[in-house]
Amino acid sequence: MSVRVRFAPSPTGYLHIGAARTALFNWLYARRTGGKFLLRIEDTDRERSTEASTRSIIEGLQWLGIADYDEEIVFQSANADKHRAAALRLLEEGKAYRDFTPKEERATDKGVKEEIAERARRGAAEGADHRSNPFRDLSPEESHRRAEAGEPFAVRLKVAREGSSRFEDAVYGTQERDYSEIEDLVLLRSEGAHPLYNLSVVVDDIDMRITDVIRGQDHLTNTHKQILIYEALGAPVPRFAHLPLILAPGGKKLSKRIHGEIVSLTTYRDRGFIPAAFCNFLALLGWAPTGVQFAADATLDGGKVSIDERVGELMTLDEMVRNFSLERIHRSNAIFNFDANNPKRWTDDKLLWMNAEYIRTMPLEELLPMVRAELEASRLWRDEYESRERAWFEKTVNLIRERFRTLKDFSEQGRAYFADEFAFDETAVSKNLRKDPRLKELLPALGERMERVEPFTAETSEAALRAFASEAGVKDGLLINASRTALTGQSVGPSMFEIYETIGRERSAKRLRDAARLI
RNA sequence: GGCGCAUUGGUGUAGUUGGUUAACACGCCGCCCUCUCAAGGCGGAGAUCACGAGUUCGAGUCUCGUAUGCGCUACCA
Repeated sequence: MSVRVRFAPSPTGYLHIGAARTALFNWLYARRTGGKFLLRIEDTDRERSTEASTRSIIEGLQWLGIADYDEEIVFQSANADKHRAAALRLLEEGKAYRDFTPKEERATDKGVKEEIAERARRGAAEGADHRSNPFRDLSPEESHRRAEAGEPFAVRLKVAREGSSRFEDAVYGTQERDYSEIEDLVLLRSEGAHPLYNLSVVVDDIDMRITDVIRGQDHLTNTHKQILIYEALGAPVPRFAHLPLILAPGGKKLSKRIHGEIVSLTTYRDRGFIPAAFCNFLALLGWAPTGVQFAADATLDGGKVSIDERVGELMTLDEMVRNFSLERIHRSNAIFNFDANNPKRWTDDKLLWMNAEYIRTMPLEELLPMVRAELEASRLWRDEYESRERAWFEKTVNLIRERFRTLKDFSEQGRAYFADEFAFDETAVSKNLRKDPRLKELLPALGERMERVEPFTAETSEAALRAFASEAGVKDGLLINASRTALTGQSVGPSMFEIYETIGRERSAKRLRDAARLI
C-alpha cells in the first residue's frame, strides 16, 4: 500500500517552527516514498480557531516550498457528523457508553494541569479506580431510556479492564501502556454531542486512509487511546512516528506567549530568510542524513560500501528527500537558540549562518527574484533592472551578497547600491571621514580626479586613487576607507574598487563631493 | 500524584554488532590573507559521553538505580 501522510495543524495561531518541522518531515517522507502528502486543518475548536490562522499556515507552507498537497485540503470541522456517527456506532455496538455524570467546570490553561495532578493525588489517597464510572455498566435499555428522557450525557469509550496496548513507533520504538493507565475517554461531549480530538483525529485519518502518522512527541502517550479507537472501529492501525520536540534555551517549552514572534514562521519570512535555508536548518533539528560523510573516505578504498551520495549539513530540498528516513530521527528534544536581548543573536546562530551561506552560494538566478521582492517591498526596485540594467543588477547583487546574512541586508546595508538617498552609519562617519580633517579637501579633489577616469572600472579607479594618494602624500587606506563610507554610508563592504565600478563614475564623484559636508 | 520518554563540549549532531588519542557543523579565541568587513585557509580552547553501581579483559555503546528535563494524564487540540 502506498504511503499517505498528513500534516494536521490546528489553526489557533500562526504556524510555529515546531509545527513547520512536522510539516516538513511529513512532506520529506511522502516525497521520499513516492506517497501522498495531505493537509488537514483541525478547526474543531470553534472558539480558538481563526480564518487568519488557517491562512497563515497555508502561506507558511507555501513559503517553505512544501505546499504541493496531493489532494484537497480537508477541514476537520466539516466532518463533525462523521465523527459523531462513529461514536454513536460504538455506542450501539456496546463499545462505548453514555455517561450521565453532570459536566464539571474546568479551570483553563495552566490551572488544568494542576487540577489533574491534584485530582490524581486525591484519587490515589482514596484508592479510587478510574474505571469505576457508575454508568459504564448501565443496561442499554436504562441508558437509552434516560437519553430519551432528555438527560444530557457524554459518550465514553469503554476501555478493557485488563490488558495493555502496544505499538511500534518508528522513532521511539516499542511503546506499551497498561489499560489500567487509560481511562474511559470521552468521545462526544454532553453539550451538542461535540466530537473530541482523539475521536476526530482517528476518524479523519481512517477516512483519509492515512498510513503513517508523523507528529510531535507530545502525542506519544495519547497514541494508545487512539489505537483503542481504531480497534473499536475495526480499522487498520497506521504506523506512527513521533518527533522530538523543539525547546527554548534552557530546555523550556517554546511558547508563543512567552517567546513571541521568534517562534513564528512568518518572522523568518519577513526578516529575509531563504526558504531552502530555513528548511535545511529545521531538518537538522532531530534528524541527520547519515554518518556516512565521516566514514566515506575510509570505506571508499575497500570498495565494499557503495555510497549513493555524500551530503554534509548543507543540503538542497532534493538531497534532503533522497536521504530522508524516519529511522534516522532521534529521540531527544532539541534546543532552538536565541537571545531576545541580543540583536546579533536574535535567532539561532546556526540558522543565521546557514542563511548567509545560502545567500552567498546559491545559484544567482534563484536569488535574484528574492532580492527583487525585497527591493520592491522597500521601494528600491526599478524596472530597468529587468531590462537595460539587468547585467549591472546581476553583477551588483553578486558582488554584495558575499557578506550579507539576510535578504533584508539588500535594502538596508545595501541601500546605497540601489538608491542615492541612503543613511550614513554614525560610527563609519567618525571612523572613516571625521578622523582626518584633510579629507574635507581631499574627497572633493578625489571626486574631480575620478570624473576624468575613462573607462571607469575597478582597475582604472584603483590606479587613479593610488596615484592621487601618492601625490597628496596620504596613505591609500585613508582614501579607500573614506571612499567606502562616502559611497555606501558603511564602514564595511566589498572591495572598494569594485564599489567604484558598480556605483559608476558620476555617482561616485558626486558622493565624494557630498561627503565633504559631513566632515 | 501516576505513567511515559530523553540525557555526547555553549548549541545542533555523528559515533553501524562494546575495542586504542570521542568525530563534524555552528559559536568562541588566535594567526594568515587584506583597503574595511565578511568569506576562505591554518591553528586553538571547550566533553571525566548527567550521576552512581553492575556485566566484561575492555562500556558513550549492555543492565539496574538516582537525578534532572520534557511529555501525557481534560466533556482542550
